[in-house]
Amino acid sequence: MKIYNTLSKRKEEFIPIEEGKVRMYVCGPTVYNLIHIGNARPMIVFDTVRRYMEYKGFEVNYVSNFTDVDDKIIKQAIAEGVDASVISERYIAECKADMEALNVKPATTHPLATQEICGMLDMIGTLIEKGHAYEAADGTVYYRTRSFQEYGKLSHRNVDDLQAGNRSLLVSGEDQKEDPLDFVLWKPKKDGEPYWESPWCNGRPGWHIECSVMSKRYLGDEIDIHAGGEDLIFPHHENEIAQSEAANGKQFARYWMHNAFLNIDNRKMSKSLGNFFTVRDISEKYDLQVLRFFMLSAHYRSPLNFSAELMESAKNGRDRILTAVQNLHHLMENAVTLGKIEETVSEQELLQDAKRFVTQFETAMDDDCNTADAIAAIFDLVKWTNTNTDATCSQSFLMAILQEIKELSDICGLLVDTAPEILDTQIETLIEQRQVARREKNFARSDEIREELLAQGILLEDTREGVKWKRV
RNA sequence: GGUGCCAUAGCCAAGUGGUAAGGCAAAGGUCUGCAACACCUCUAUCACCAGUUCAAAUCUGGUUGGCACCUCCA
Repeated sequence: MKIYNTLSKRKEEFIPIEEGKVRMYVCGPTVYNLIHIGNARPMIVFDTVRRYMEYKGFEVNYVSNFTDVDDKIIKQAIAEGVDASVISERYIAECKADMEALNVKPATTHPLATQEICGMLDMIGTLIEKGHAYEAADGTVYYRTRSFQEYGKLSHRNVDDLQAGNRSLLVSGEDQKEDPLDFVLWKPKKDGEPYWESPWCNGRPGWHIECSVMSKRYLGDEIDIHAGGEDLIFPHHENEIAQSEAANGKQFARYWMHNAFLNIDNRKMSKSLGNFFTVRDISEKYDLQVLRFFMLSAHYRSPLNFSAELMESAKNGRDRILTAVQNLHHLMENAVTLGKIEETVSEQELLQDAKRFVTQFETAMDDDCNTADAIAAIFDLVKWTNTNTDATCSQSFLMAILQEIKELSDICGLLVDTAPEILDTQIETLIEQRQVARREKNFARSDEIREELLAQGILLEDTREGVKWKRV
């Protein structure tokens, strides 16, 4: 499997530190509001990376944090007149609900920044001891950026360029810093803010130190994959590297994966433009599986545009897979009725042929998780299925195909075999009545019933194998 | 100002040296009482210019047009 590594700017063969195991850390959201669809992109794509690795037989230790202490959380808490923890706990719960609806697997561990303060104090202490950090007069602790020789290796910048482009910082009044590039590890509390005691001052951690510490605690000094949105490359991930490698004396992460941004109507999502959507907003109109399908229809490193039109397109595309799966179920029931259970020799040959879609899928995923191509493989399989199955097929054959579609979809976290709903008897009766009307060629009555059911959200389809229905 | 990315059919989107996957939409057809589903058919020489090569969407240089980061925004 090849992975594009931001560190080397090229695709590299993935070789885990420990054979058969993957240590993966994905930067999670700051929980001050409902997550937006931009937050959902890394969750979905890296969950898919994880699922594929598990499919390949790796044991994945997947860690994704919640940043539950932050200026924005405090601001929200003050606005509502509640404790910061009330805000963070509320939105962690909401975020988990959204993740579940997106079929994002819970991480092996979801650490909270506020539960890891001890580790942060330890690491900051180590950095000071080693001369990589210093305490200012008011108790703020800064990282001495220029003390880390390789600073800039992830974002491919050199410190002098950074300084040239950062003139504004020089005049921003942070005159406690030895150097404008230095960043905060620990800062003093302000009135009304949550704080922890430390050797330097009562205060709270800077953002970057959290991830270094949580990664170290749950995955160790060296990890395989560190992932997040591309905006985190600089400064967040650059700073994590500086902290972790200076403190631990080892390479921090071997592979750095970054997803591109999600735009809305070709513009960056922002509240001021009024094009800001939460995952919850989308869930009111669509099954969030549609959002997941949509996100995976492009490569994770390409910017992806979001619009109502594209969601409709995604919905229709996904429905094509669902329809094929439903057809298989119908055909299987049919096969059982007819007593066609065991597959025939020619069916075995067909199944052999269908294996190529698995290969096609894996080839795509092996190439830096190319989900767009992988989904194309699923569509090819769907088309093959629609062409090669009919009422004469055996149950065993149909079942094997169904399993293949389900397995590939499941790697993408796409649920295509939703449990059949039980219709209430009243609706079933109407369907029966319509069939009677049709046999009597009373099409007026038959269409009337169909309209009536459609009004209730039940769409009928008359197929060769009988009447099918689905919710719209 | 610094750094980097992108430009493929109506829309979305793979492909990164050997003569353009897939999906949505549209059109025609088969099936069907009709509709829907499904199937068949049909749709691009890859922003522009120049160059390298037997061969380029794919490499090099340039032009134009988008975008991102450099401000604790995924």
